[in-house]
Amino acid sequence: MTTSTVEDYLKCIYQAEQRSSGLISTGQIASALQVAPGTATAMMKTLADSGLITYEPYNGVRLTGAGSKLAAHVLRRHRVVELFLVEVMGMSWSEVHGDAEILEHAVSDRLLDRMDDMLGKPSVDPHGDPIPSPRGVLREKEYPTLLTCPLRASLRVARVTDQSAEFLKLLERHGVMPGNAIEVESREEAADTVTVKPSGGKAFTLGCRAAGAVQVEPNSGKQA
Amino acid sequence: MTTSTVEDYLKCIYQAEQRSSGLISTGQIASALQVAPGTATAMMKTLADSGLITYEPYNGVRLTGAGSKLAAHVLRRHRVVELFLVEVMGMSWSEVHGDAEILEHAVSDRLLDRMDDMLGKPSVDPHGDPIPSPRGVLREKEYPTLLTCPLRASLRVARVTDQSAEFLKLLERHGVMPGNAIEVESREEAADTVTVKPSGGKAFTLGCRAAGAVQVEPNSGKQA
DNA sequence: GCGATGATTTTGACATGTCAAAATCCTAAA
DNA sequence: TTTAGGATTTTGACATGTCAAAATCATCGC
Repeated sequence: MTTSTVEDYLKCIYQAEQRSSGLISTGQIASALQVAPGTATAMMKTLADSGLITYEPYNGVRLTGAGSKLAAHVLRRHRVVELFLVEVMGMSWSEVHGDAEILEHAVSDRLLDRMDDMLGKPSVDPHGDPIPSPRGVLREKEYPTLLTCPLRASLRVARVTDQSAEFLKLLERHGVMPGNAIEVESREEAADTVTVKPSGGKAFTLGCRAAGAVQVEPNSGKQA
Repeated sequence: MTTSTVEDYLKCIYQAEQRSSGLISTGQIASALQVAPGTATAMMKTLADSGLITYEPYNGVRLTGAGSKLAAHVLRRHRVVELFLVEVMGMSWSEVHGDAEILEHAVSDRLLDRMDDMLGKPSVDPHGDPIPSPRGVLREKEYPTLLTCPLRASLRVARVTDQSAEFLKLLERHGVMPGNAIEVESREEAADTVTVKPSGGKAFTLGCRAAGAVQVEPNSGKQA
């Protein structure tokens, strides 16, 4: 039986593998999950014994096929649930992450299928994060961020890669959400800021760390 | 922190207290939750230490105010979730119990409130079980069952007190669900059976144990 | 009043997941 | 090549929740 703790570790490793290639270190996992280093090491042995990861002591960890599939399913549950909470339950995208973090371990396959149907088999969640397919395949697209995109061009927000409720609320107030049109007015290297103008809204300024969490694509005119 | 195991024990004691008055025995709790007797005893000490029950060794257990309130909240979550799964998610009343058993420990207050609103602050779940109020008050009504109600009278199904999926599916096939009209055609003491005629359906026969799980009220003509 | 019987509690053990701190390993710099 | 420093693993401990089996209790029937 796969416990919800195991699911959390797998999801964490899976997402680390998306970002970087090669082995994932136990220290990385420990700090991501906020547990002591030794705790992560112990769990790596457990996961390796279950055939969910390959573990090279002192080197790091990699998901096996089985582990990867399981992790993708957890991530799928998380993201479908988030979208459900926003679209069907009318919750704000800034407050659904915590709920989804719990529900991703509690939702049955049957229920997940119903949600997926009601949502029309969606491919991205409210933050623009792609939803793994039922078979466990995840297709990540590469987008420029507010730090790397062209200035004064018409853009569409594609994805926001920071789940902090306060940050999301701020973006929401300014209308910076996936699908919406914006443009970057200016970047001030010295001040470490980027100034963004939402279409039909007032320009505002973000620090570079925050700006790096907003991914955009050229506004081709399609999409609402 | 109240774990989901603790919630299960509290809910179990709460429901036992609804049925019988006086102390609830640890043996009763153990068999209801399918754990060894010693396990239940150990948990009773834990609950007593947390001030959720009063525990008289060898005699039994009773919920304190705090315990009762917590248990009512768990039951409320369970029943609101069940209704949500049927009304919003379109699941069958015969298959929601298992999902609700898990989700009752995973749903946040915020999410529960949203469900409650979407459902119009309902007072009973799909099986006719009353839903505790947000403040933790439960109002149980007494109904006759198919074993005790008048013969050949127009009745309305009020409540079904057996969560077995197979049983519920059978009732559903015959249209015996809360709100629907039925009458009892006959009782055969010798054969241990009751024959029921759903309005607009074919008569069928239940054993007395099953019939005792169907509660009815006189059909006053109101309700669909 | 005294057992026998059935329920309850105790005991010792195990599985999971966690931590702090000690021991070990790896690597990069001198 | 050697070693210092940072990361990783090991160790011993704890908290929860569980079981089987032994010990204990309570009460009913004689």
